[in-house]
Amino acid sequence: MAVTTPTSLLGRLLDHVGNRNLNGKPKIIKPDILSLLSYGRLKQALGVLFSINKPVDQSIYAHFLQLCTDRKAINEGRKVEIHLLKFQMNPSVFLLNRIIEMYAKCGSMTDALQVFDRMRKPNGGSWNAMISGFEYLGFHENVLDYFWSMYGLGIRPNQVTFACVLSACASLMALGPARQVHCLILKWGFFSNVVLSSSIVDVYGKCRAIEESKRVFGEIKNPNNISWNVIIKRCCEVGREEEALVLFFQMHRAKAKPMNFTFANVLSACASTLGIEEGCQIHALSIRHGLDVDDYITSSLVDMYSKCGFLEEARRVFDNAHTRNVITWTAILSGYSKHGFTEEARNFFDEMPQRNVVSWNAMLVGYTQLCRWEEGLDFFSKMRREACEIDHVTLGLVLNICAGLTDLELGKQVHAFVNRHGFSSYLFTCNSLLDMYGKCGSLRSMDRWFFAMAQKDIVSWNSFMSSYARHGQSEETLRIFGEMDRDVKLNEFTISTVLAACSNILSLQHGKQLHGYTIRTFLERDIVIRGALVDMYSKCRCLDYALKVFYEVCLADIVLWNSMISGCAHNKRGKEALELFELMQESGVKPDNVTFVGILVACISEGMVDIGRWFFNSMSEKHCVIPRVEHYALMVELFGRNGCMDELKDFIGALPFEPTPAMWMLVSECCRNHGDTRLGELASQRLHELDEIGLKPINSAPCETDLGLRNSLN
DNA sequence: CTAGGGTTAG
Repeated sequence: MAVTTPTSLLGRLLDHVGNRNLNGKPKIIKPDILSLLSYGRLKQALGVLFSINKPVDQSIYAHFLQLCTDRKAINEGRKVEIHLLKFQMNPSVFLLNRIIEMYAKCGSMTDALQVFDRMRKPNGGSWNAMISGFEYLGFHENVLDYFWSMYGLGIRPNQVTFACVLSACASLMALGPARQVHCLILKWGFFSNVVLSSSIVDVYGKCRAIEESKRVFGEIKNPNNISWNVIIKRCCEVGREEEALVLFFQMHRAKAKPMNFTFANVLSACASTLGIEEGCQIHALSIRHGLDVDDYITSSLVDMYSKCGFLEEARRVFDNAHTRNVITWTAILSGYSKHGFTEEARNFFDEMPQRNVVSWNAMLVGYTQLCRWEEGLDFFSKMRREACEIDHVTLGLVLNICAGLTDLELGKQVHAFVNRHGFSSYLFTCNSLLDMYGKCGSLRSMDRWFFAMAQKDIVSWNSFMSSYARHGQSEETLRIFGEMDRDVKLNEFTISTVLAACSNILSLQHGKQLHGYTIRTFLERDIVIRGALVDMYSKCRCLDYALKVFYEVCLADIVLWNSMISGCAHNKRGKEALELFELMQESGVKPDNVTFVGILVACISEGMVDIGRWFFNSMSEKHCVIPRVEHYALMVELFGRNGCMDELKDFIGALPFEPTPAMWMLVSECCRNHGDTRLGELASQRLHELDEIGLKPINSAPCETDLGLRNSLN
């Protein structure tokens, strides 16, 4: 067995030297190799190894393999294997396992497999080496395959095996196998290992089986920090923020030390549930743990205060922060932006030392939320000019702008951009496109796109359906509703849209069924659903039902008050409408222009001319609400229907705009009923004139289609 | 291995 490599020649030389110096005792070489290895001189040690033409001690091979594994030095590892196999017919299973491990960590499961397959008697360690190798390299399916083969052969897994298998189940989100593995862990008494039991909690949580996850967590006798963190994180992930917070405070009472990312998780939970009280407590706790200086916790704190609308607090944390990075900056900017302080947000944006696409998007939200479409578009152009990347969120926001402007052309350009740049794989963006087509009134394009979409979720269906509802196609809305039921899980958006359609076609029967559904599914608490129910019952002439639904609400918002007031008004119960108006003001809700539509309708239905006039005057004088065309039209109706022809004439004469055709029609009708021929003739004359020019009351200004974005979208 | 931006409704 001649050794011919140069390394080996050197080795032989060294061997010779060693022999001569140490009286022919080659074993003495061993400490030399070991010290080379301990200094990490792998190549030199290999040289020495190959100079020895006989097997060396097992521990030397083990050290070699360990170093090769750490260094991911597959070629050197291979040489060690060659040396071992050259001199040993039956290397120990222990060393073969180390070789498998070495190949796996070096990324070659093919080599590992070859070793494994040639082993005569692989033991549990060999299986573990294969399984952990597969898991390390992300071959999760193989982990499960090997695990079940191992199990089939009656080889008992240990905690290492289980740790790998659970990790594989988590990656694959394989709930079934996770349950089986859970059983085996219980059966073989590994559940007391807190690492494994925490992993089980983690796997169930990852598979979104949060109930099972919580149950297993409850079974852990002494949960450690990891266990607590895992369950809290998983609760947050599936939207069980309240439970996450309860667990966090339990954790605190259990004297377990929260880790920094636990704080980050629960602060996010407070942010999304607007739990400012809990947020403050957690802030205090973070200070007590000396963690409030942590970067992640700082930005979570800023975000929590921002989202809850406590902008001064957010600002204080931000100003006192040890380090401010792009994330803290974006968090504070987003707080101002989302709460309508667009100018302040813009100041932050302009001052930021660095910006990324998230910062830009956060700023863009400021414009879209306040329907400042044009400014939003300008900002988007700026974003394109200043070479910032744009992503699927940006495109979603831009599509919102297109919808807000009902600019179909621009929307189509964005669609083309989405296709060209591969954003059509983002469901989020696809949903925004769908909504844009719907809101721009292009139901055919929307239809086509809906059926072309590769995947659809509840938002797609809701958006699709609500566009039909918005265009008065109530039967179609109900048909779609029947169809989506099979595909996705309905939510509050779905029900409120369908209820609105029921109101339109006065389908009390469907409406009542939906009301029952909302009670069974606890959706009844949703304020928009309440509003839809109030509308539905009011329109279906079941005002007492409407009032019942209304009075069960603890805190009505402006829209709900408006619904109820106009519900009363349209059901000839004007006095109750006015009573509600008083209650509304007592509750601190300020009336808006819609409220006064209801109030004036109420006055018309009760024939209360003086009160109506008083309310109309109070709009701008007392409530800072500028009367719109519809309010003037209602005043015309109020005077006209009650035969106040002189007042009507004065009112028409003092209108700040040309009376609309509808107003003239009304005037004409009232004059016939109340015998005012002169005003009636004027009305007829005006109507005649309007008829000649085609009766077009509103001449829409030509739309600016190309807003300079054609180029910026290329 | 944790933090910042978003779609659908009355």
